[in-house]
Amino acid sequence: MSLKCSSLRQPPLPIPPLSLLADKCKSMHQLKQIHAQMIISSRIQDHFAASRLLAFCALSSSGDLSYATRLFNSIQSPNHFMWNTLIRAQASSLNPDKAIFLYMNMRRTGFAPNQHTFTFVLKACSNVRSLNCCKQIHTHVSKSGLDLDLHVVNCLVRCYSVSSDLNNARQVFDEIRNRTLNVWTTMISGYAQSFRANEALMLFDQMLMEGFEPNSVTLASVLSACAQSGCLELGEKVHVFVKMRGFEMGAILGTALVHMYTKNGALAKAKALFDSMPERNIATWNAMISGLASHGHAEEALDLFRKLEKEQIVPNDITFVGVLSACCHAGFIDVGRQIFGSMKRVYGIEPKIEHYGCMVDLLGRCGKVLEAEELIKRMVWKPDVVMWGALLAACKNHGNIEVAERVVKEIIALEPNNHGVYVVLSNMYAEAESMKMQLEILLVQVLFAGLASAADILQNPDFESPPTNLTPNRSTPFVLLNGNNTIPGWTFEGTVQYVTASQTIRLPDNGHAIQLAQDGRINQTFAADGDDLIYILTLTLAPGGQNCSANANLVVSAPDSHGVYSLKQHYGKETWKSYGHYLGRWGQDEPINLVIRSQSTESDDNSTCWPVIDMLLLKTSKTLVQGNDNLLLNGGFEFGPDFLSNSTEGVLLESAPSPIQSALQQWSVIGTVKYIDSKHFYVPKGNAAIEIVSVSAGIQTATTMLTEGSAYNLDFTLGDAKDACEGMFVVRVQAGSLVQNFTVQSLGTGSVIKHSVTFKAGSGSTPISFISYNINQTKDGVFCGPLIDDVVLRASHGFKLQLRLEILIYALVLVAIL
DNA sequence: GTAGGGTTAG
Repeated sequence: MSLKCSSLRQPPLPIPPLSLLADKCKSMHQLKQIHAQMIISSRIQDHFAASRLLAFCALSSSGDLSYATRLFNSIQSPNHFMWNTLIRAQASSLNPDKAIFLYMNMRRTGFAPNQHTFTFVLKACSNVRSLNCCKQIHTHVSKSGLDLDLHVVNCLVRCYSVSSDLNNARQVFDEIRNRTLNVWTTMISGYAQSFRANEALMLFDQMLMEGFEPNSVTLASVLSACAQSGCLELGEKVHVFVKMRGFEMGAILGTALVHMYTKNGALAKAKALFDSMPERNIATWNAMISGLASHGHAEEALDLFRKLEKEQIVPNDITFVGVLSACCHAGFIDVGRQIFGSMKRVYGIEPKIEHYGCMVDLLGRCGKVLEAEELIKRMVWKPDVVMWGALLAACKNHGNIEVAERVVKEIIALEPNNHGVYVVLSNMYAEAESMKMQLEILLVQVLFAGLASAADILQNPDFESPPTNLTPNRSTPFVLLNGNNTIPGWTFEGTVQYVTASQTIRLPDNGHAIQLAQDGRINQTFAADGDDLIYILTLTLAPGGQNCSANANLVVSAPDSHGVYSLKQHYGKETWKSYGHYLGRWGQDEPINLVIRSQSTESDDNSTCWPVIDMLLLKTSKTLVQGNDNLLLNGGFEFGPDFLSNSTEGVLLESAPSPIQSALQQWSVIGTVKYIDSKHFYVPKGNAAIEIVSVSAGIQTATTMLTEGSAYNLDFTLGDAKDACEGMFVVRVQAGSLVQNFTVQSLGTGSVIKHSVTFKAGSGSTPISFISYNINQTKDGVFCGPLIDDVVLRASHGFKLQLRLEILIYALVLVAIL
């Protein structure tokens, strides 16, 4: 082996500067020879020389930390520099906690930590994400009087941020008098990494206002915040600034830009940038692959993954989350199985719970319910509710009750108060026409297990369990009930008939129903179950005959609500309709009496079409709380009445003056709108959306959360629900004092456009509304209109921030011209 | 003689 430190071979010529040779060494082999010479020549006693040795072993990429530790231990009284070097090295090692022990040893030995010690030990605290450690070191810093050192306080801000204590981080940051760009960057990235994009961008705005110019490190975090909060325009301005300033498009900055573009749906721009980047790392590939996958471009995502394999770039676990979710979106079951299998075998990556989650979802969607269940059982991790939920949804869609029962037990074991799963299961039983018996079995099992009871679910909600002492007969669709009959689950009064679907009486699922004629009334009492839940009812109305001139009303009442419904025609293809009704909000065990009765609107009862009622669904929801990403509650319309599982009709929502007592939680309803599900309509986001189906109708909400004078963005999606609705619609959007009309060109094929308006909040409450002024009819004569979904309200960082960046860009242009 | 800030998924 060649030895560059060849002068070692010529002792005892004048002793060369061994300490300098240590700095020039390339390997541990060379270093050990110098170490030996130092011992022989007693130079090891020289602290400076020993420090150089230590620095190489501890910090060099070709060093050896355990050798460094042994070397350190052999030194009789190490100085500050030596302690710091070893703490620094351990802080960035795989065991950063060792740095903290060293720091404690150092103090015990009587050494007062200096400013360097604090930066290194705080780095260790950051790497172990220990808030406790951070707080303790903070007190040491304060006592030592080093709390004015910018490096030290920067480390403190970073340490608090990564330990999820943004309040303390901000407090330390606020107390810094002469902030540097690095400190600003630390705080901005702290917010961005904690998914607090709004605060990150507000701070960035303040930074620009105070005259700091960002560098590429700052901008990487700003772009991350732009990606999270949908600020495409601001992100684009950052890109222009990066180009103007001539910042190098390194892997990190480039990845942040690619991610910002994909998150905002600008896939073409993301791909163009990705292709032009001189330098990429695995994160860049991940951002592009996941971006394509999440926007439904599964083929392109997989193509890119194959390109990555071809270029022999090593994927990581995040890459596989993206690739498997692409397979999941597109239903590529074989490719998914093959890639999942290759993770361990080819790349040595142990699949994590996220990867199993993708696979369970993929298998479930493709109907491989048993295989999905097997996969969950094979996992070393404890499956979470989300994963079981995905499997339950698959069971529901593919009608596998056997697996569904096992899944429900698992979910209830994890979340004893999760009642939604019983609803899913009972609906499945109903579909399998074996509900009563199975439900009894389930109830017994649940009671046996001492778990929550399923009593809050309505009994016999679709009247498929026939009244006692009565045999339904299709040739006699109406049978008058008398004192000898009881309807399972219900009590009745007045003129009530049991109805069987026939050629003249159409009913959901072609089953049975109840007609409430003169003074007819049914009621059922159930016990509210769960702490403070909101109850929303879906009820189905059918016409009571063909030869009648006047419709009667149906009155629904519960302790907190009262609603009057009459059958509306031309709002769907079927003669029967489902309506959403807000029932109330109750605490645990409250007895709720649900009463449904008929109400004549005409004096001539003989010509009245008494309403027929069928299929009642009860949905519960917790009180909505505001998330980080939307100042509006229920902006995605996910909290509304339940849908009939086989119905292509949607659920009609009638005027609801109060956003609280509304079946569409948090939204007042004006006129008639249709609540539509993703199973039967095109829904751009989530499982539900709104279609406005009457004239001058729509939805309205209001928020008191806004700061007067501040700018806000309202993003929303308008389009058509793929229900053969053709025409041009005008939707008037109001946000505070801003009113703007949007034209929706509908081909009825499921196309939508995302829109965004910016407005300044006034004092008091800010109204937000969507009103359609015209509707149309499909070829089948069904009223139809524009679709609305995904309404998001956020603080706007567009205006001021973009302006400030623009000023910086103009300044650069000027400098270039001059 | 020693130091600080960054990107990707969920």
